[in-house]
Amino acid sequence: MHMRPYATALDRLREAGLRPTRQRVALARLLFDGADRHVTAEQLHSEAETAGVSVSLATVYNTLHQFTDGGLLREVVVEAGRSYFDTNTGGHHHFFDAGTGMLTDIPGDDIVIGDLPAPPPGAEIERVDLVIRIRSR
Amino acid sequence: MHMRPYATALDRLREAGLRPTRQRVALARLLFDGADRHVTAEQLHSEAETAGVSVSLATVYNTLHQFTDGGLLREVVVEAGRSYFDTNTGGHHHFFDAGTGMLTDIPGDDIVIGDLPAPPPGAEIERVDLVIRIRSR
DNA sequence: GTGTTTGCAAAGTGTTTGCAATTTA
DNA sequence: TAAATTGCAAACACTTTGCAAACAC
Repeated sequence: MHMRPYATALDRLREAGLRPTRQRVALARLLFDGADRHVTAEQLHSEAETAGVSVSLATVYNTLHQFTDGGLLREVVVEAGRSYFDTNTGGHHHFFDAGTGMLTDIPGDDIVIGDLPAPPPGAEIERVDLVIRIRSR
Repeated sequence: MHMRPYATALDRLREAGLRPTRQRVALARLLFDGADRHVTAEQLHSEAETAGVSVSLATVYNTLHQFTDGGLLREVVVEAGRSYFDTNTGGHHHFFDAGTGMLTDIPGDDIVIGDLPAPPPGAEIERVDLVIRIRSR
């Protein structure tokens, strides 16, 4: 079954109100064609290079943030000094293996979280991140 | 009621198997005398300066990691590019306000988390971090 | 004394920024 | 052609490291 990757990538960019430049389209394809994934800027940059797409690292960073601001990606912080970007923007959780740096999705309804405590006065809850830190032997 | 801060700081160092040097004792007092707290290396460094204790930033970093390795502190990752250290090493959760950088404890039993999914084969669960991201208006 | 710890300055890592050149609509 | 985007290189924030001097036992 064909996924119509070209249309998908373009649709995503339109969704976020971003001009479909060569670089953005290429990165969007790498990110959104296929299963959900987690990438760091460095990873995506070298993937692009490997795929024969010339993009500067600065543009990869800019693009990842634009995609995040546009709701196409979600930034996941699990390690100080490194940002992961997740193509799954729905409510879900993560396994994180600090040894391998590998991040794995856990569907939102696989973990039941009870009532949340009220946030401090004047604050509203933006989102809840649950990370299960694992170690492989 | 007196807290015997001197003994406490020294006890903690012994607990972690660390020599009670001037710097370590001073930092331990700043960290452990009083209520639980969250600090960054920079924060603790400037607190030490203010308290008239001369410690280099490198030593603050080293000490925070030694304390963490010794089980006296717990490292909390909520923001890429910055590490927080928590004097509360028991099971609990956090509110995090990205606007102010403020981290607040939530007692462990204030949130009920249902059964955890099994970790990937060959991996074991090390700990579970739940962060409620809030935004103040 | 002997091994540990400290502090400095330098190096490192991941990320952001300023700005001229290029591209898009 | 007017506005948005890119890429480079420099700047950044935070953290770690190498090593000689100072310290603890």
